Amino acid sequence: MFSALGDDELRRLAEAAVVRRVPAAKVIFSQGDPGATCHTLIEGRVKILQTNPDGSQAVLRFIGPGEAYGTVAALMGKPFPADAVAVVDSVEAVWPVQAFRELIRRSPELGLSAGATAGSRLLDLQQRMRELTGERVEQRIARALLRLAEDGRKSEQGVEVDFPITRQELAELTGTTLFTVSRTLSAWNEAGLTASRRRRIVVCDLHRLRSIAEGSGGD
Amino acid sequence: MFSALGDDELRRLAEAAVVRRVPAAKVIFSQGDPGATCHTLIEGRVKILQTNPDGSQAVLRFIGPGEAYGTVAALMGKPFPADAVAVVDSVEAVWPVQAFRELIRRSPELGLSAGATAGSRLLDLQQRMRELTGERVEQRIARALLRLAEDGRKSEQGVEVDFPITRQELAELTGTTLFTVSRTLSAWNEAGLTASRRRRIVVCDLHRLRSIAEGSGGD
DNA sequence: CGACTAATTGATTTGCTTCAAATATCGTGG
DNA sequence: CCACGATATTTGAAGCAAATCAATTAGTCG
Repeated sequence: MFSALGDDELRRLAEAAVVRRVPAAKVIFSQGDPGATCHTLIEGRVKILQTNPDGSQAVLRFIGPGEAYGTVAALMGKPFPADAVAVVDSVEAVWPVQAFRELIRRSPELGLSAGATAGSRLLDLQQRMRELTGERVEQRIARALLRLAEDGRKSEQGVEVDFPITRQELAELTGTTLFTVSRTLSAWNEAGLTASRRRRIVVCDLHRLRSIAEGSGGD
Repeated sequence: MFSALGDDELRRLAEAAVVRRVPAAKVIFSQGDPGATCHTLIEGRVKILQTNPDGSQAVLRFIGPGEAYGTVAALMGKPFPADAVAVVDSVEAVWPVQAFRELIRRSPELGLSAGATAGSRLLDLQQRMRELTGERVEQRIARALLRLAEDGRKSEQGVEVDFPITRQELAELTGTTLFTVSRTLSAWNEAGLTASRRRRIVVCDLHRLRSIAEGSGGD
């Protein structure tokens, strides 16, 4: 998001930021809070989730280093539409909205790139939307895993999701239940597609997983 | 989206636009087309839909007069992520992306408000996303109807969705099947909640429909 | 009036959730 | 270092909401 900026702007950005450590499981902001801050993750992992009236939760996305969050709501003067929770010990940069607005006023570049990230997230969400409604649970889990594996770390067995994630979270991400995810992963482990242990998932056969994500994995 | 602009900018916008009539069922742009144009609906109704690999379709949203579409993808230089199809005979304004970009360069206001609409659509989508995963089909249909009724037209019996919509389309909008929608509407007609005939839906009891949308309609 | 598109309604199946209960893994303090 | 509580995961069985399949009825339009 900041890649289009010049040295000068970057310096100003850095000066206005507050960097702080966030321990695992710490709530960074909550659904309904006034969106008064813009955040960018420096290190670790953060999950963005919504809580339904009935108490069930939906994970919207996981944030990795370099990604911004809370920015759209803040800039629009709206309350945060979701919770942000640190998954592991993390480090983030925080700006008060006013400071961020000020920076945008001085260098419209930043405003454009903020708009651009919002745009690409929008396209992304539309994509996932279609997946959620149209596809079978197994496909959705496969897709989610593939997406998570994208910025995972390679190991001998395959690509490992590089932060701890529970079946529960994977379920909330794909709109299903803990049980179904567990069953599915068990089956995939059996078939050598994945190797998952407690809070850890390794994708061993990207190719076959992809074919499950696309259509039926039967062929 | 254009409300923040001055007279001068509006004139320039108007000059750069091409206005054209679009007959019902006409495809305005298709999924995968290079996003070379920005569109705003002047009159009528347009639906935005995605087609799955397996051929099934998902309606993302309906566009009413005054709303822009195709703009995000176009500005970002990406291919259109969805089809746009006229539901009824319509009139739209079209700009080549370059013209639109040019206009933005001259008056950053436009860029900001484009960003803002993208932002609010993003927040909106997140909302719908949660609904789609967490809620029962009946609730989703209720919500969809309420949203459609929002810019509907009042009749003696209640609020009528002011464009023809099929059970099939409603199903594609809510991620369910034609059959389930038909059954649900039949039940609601029976109960006096709605009055629907072929391609026409009147919401008679907004209040009760809302209570179905929220939680169980049983209380 | 046909021909076509839309909508209804019933019967059946199934993928997924729900509920229940056992087992595994981790951290922690005695 | 081991035992214990807390957290995660697995697995089974039963139930159900919604999809699927099949066949009929109702509107619309040329």
